[in-house]
This record gives sequence, C-alpha cells and structure tokens, in this order.
Amino acid sequence: MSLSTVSRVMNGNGTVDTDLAERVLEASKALNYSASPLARSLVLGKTFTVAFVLPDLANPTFQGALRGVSRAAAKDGYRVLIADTGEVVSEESILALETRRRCDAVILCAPRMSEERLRELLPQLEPAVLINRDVLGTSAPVAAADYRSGIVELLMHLVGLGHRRVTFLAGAHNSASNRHRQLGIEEVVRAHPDLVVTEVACGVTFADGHGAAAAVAASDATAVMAFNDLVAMGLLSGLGEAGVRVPEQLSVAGFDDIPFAQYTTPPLTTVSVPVTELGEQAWLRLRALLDGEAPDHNVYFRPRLEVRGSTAAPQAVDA
Amino acid sequence: MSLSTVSRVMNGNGTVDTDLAERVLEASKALNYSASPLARSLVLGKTFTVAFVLPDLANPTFQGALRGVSRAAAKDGYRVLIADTGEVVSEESILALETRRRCDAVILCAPRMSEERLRELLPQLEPAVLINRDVLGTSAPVAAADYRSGIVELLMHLVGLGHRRVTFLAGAHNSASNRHRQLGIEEVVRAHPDLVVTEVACGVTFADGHGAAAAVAASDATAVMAFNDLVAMGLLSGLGEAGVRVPEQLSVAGFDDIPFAQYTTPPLTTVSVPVTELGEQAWLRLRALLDGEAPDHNVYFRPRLEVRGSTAAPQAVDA
DNA sequence: CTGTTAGCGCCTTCAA
DNA sequence: TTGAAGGCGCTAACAG
Repeated sequence: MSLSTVSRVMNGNGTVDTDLAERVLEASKALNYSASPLARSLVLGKTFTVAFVLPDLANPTFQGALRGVSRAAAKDGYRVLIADTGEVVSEESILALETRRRCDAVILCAPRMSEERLRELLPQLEPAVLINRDVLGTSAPVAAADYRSGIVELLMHLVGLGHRRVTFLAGAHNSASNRHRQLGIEEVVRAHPDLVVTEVACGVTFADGHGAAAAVAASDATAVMAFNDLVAMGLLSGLGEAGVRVPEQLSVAGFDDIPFAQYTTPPLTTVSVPVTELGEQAWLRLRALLDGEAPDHNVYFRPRLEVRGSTAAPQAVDA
Repeated sequence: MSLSTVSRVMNGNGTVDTDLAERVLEASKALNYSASPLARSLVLGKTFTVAFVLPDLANPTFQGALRGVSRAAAKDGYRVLIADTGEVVSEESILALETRRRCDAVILCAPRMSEERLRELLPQLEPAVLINRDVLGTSAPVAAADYRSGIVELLMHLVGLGHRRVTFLAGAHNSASNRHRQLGIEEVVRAHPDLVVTEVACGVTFADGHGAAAAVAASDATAVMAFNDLVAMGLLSGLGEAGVRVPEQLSVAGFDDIPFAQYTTPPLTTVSVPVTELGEQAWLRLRALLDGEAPDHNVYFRPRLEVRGSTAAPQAVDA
C-alpha cells in the first residue's frame, strides 16, 4: 500500500481494488488521517479559498454581502478569507493583492477606489468579481445595485407627494454609489424644472446624520434624502431633539433598507437593496470563472421603494 | 544568484552582501516577484491565517466579535478565514475541524454546542480560544462577557424601580449565555422573596420578540427582560401595534446594546456587551499561543447597565 | 557570504 | 491495478 494508492483512494480515483481501497479507508480512519490541504493546494494550484476585500466590516451593506458570499461559496466547498481595509483607501489595492496570493480569486468591494487604480489593479487580481461598481473596459463580472434608478424612484416619490425643495445628504464624494445617486438626481431635476435639490456634504454614519440635523432644519427644504439609512436614522434622532416633527414638518428618506429601518419612529421610507443576493450573485460569477466557464451577464439589482411613515406631503404653508 | 540567496533576501536574513541583495530586490521588483505564501506555509508549517467559527454572520454580536478579531489579527499580519455554521449546531465541529486544517488556529464561537462535544473537540483544534463560553477542564483561553452579572444588574434595576412581576423572554435553551442569564435571575430571586420572574420561551430574533408581544401583554408582569436587543425591539414593535405603552404600562429591557438600541422608541434600556473588545482579547490570547507564550488570564467583561427610556417604575395600580 | 542539497506533503505521469 | 519517481515553490541545514 503505497503513497499514491492512498492518494488515489482519498481522491476517489476509481482505479483501485475494492479490498485495498477498503483497507486504506480503514487505516485513515484509525489514524484520523486526511490529506493536508496545504500540500494539496500547492500541487493542485488551488486553495478553494477566495478573498473578500471590503472597506468596513461594521457597515451593514458589506456585512450582508459578506454573508451572501460566504454562504454561497460554502455550498460549493469554498471558504472565504476576509480582508477589512478599515476604510483606508490607500491600503485597498495592497491588501487585495496580498490576499489574492493566498487564494484562488478575489471579490472586491472598493467603492472609493479611483477608476484608474481599479483598472490597473483588476488584471493582477484575476479572477475577480466586483460588487457594487463596474469599470468599463475590464472583463471582471459585476454584481451591483442600481443606485441611480433607486434614487430616481425615491425622488419621484417625493415629487409625487408635492415636494419641490429637497436636500440630499451626500456620502463620500469619491464613492461610486454616491456618484450614481447624483446622476439619478440630476436626471429627475432635468425633467422637473420646478424641482430644486440641494446637495449637502454629510457622510455615511449615524453620527453624520445626527450632526446634519441643525443645517437641515434651518434650510427651507421640505424633504431630505439621506445618503443611507444610517444617516437617515441619525437625522431622525437629531431632528427629534430639535423638535422637528417627521413627516409633518419635514419628510425624511433613507437608502438601503437595513434591518432596522422599518422600526424607527416613524418607520423609515427608504429604498431596499438586496445585499445578500448581491453577495450570492457575485459568488456565482466567480465560480464560473474558477470553473473556466463563461460567467453570467453582469447583474444590477433595482432597488425597491419602501414607502413607510417618514415621508408625507409637505405642509400647506410649504406647498 | 541562487534560489537560497533570493530566499534570504526576501526574508530579511541579514547575511547577504549589500550589492547582491540590492540586485535581488531590483530583479524581484522588475519581475513583480514575491514568494508564494502557499509554498512558504508548507515548509514553515505556518499559514498566518486563523479560522473564526461562528453560528451566524447575521448576528450583531458575532459580527462585532469578528470585526474585533479581524482588525487585531491584521495588525499582527494574520488573516482570518470565516466559517459560518448557519446555526446548524451539528455542523459546527465538522466545520471547525475542517477549517482548522487550513489554518494555524481557531477562534471558536459555539454557544449551543454541548459541553461534552466541545470538550472532545478542543484538543483537536489546538491552539484555540473560546469566545463567550468556557469549559472547565480544558486549557483553551477564554474571552467572554459575564452574562450572569449583566442580567443581575438589569434585574436589580427593575427591582429598584419597584417591579415585582417580571417576564424573562428566554433565547435558545441550550445556549451557554442563556443558562448564565438564568443563573443570574435565580440569584436575584433568591435574594428577593417577593420577586417573581416568569420565564417564557421565545427566541433570539426580532420576529421572535414581535411574536411574544401578545403573550407578554396578556400576562400580569410589569416588566420584561428580553433575551437580547433584537428580541426587545421586536417586542417593542409588537407592543406598539397592540397599543401597549412603554414604559408607562410595561417596562422593556434588552441585552447587548447593539448599535441601534439607543434609537428605538423609547430608547431601549439594556446591558452593553463590548463585542469588538471580545474579539480583540480573543486574538491576543491566540497570538500568545501561536508565539509559544503563556496567554493572559481568561477575561470576562462585565456588561454595563444602560438605563434609557424603556424602563420606569410600574404604574400605581401595579405597585 | 553564497550555492547545493534535501525535504515540507501531496498528486500525477510513467512503467511494471 | 499498483508502485516509483518527479515536482509544486519554498526554506533550512550544510558545505564551500
């Protein structure tokens, strides 16, 4: 019973005598043996591990995507190595490159990386898939949410309610999804000459939203679109402290529909983004690449408007 | 310029002529070369990767611990491989064993695994550290929250407010932290003969809490301690729909102090558990083990009572 | 200080 | 059907 026989049995290579195979199995059970994944990886050139590079493990969106990727990959026998860049954009490409070397592929979530940097990085990462952003001229598959159409729908909802002066609390100016929101806003504004949307730099956290409450309350806007739900919740909190009633005096909307959005007071009108599905779809495309198959078309989930209690028609005095 | 020279230079082994080293560095830069982590791992017997086994990536507690572990480990040049068991307890040990083979160690978060199973598993996982549970008779370091004292403090708060009939919405009956809560409750009840705490099986999710609202409202309890904040928030929501005012008619308390607990309506009284720190401390101990040093003493964080608006003295009619 | 040799643990031709 | 040999890419011990 030689090394290669054992190897053959462990890998289910049929060409081994049943009796011998049986003995090998017994022995390996008795010795609690199983092949070293490390050595196998070295010789096979596959680790069955993929890296997931993300900006911040504390962000609900990335948490959801991670979960989607992890679960989907696990079903196919793959594990995921996490690389949290801690919001440090300059570290992203280094980390991605570094973790890529330990894995078979990478799933990249880098909303703030510059287009150029990304374009030169991607070829070195292959196979790779992108979450929530696409880069023209590269072949990396994409699974993303269509932030542009999401905000269009949200803004149209506000316009339909009668709002004409709306504030947009912007996130990171260099983030892809922020730009897409801006594009959507511009689109709606072009179609509605009487609509004025004022952009205010804000941020992406609860604290950022809370801090923006005063400025928002002082403006003449009748509705606010926060960059995301976190910001909207902070705003709701700050507005509450300032005595501003929502939605009576001011309508507030979020973005993402994170798990808690429906339990704020009032329940937050927002746009839902299917983050877990984003992760799953990213995995599906990566798997195709890993299997040498052609990945499915890029997929863009259209966010769905969730009208809840935080938006209403503007007061008569404002209308 | 031979293989070993290159190896020496890449590893900063000083015994190489400066000029030669320079040339090696140049060449490796030009060729964009860096040693294969895989091959290094095989020969060094170290992967600089640790597995983090957890029941559910959607649970805020585990998310926080994962973040703590990931960030702390990254600072020491280690990466983390995630193994989400999807709440399937029977898969936990298999997954732990499997991922352990690809890594240098494992951080185990398995609140529902049986004591026996855990005891026989740990030796095969070494080096390993435990999060949020300890097992007598094993040498695995522990970083945990002291759930017992946390609930004691919470219950004492309610007692101090004048409550004498309290409902405890229990989580998984087989989870370690649930047992610890029960122990704490018993302790307080023993010291307060006039206090009655009724345990009601519930669960650990928002939906579970929401579903328990009717039963809770129908009982004669004046206060409720939910298993965790998620349950408390669900309860708050259900109670709101049923027209029960909190805290006027009923006091509600959570556990964990997840990020959104302070923004519920009313703000949730709860007990804060430092989840990120849990992860960090777990890593510190694991690192000691990996470095062949003696890990620091087991650490138990004492949850801190966060009194907010969801608890108050019972109404006169109840007092 | 540098090159050669052996081997980490496995899989895969190639002969037998 | 089975065993022997080579090599995956690297590091470490050994000479030179």
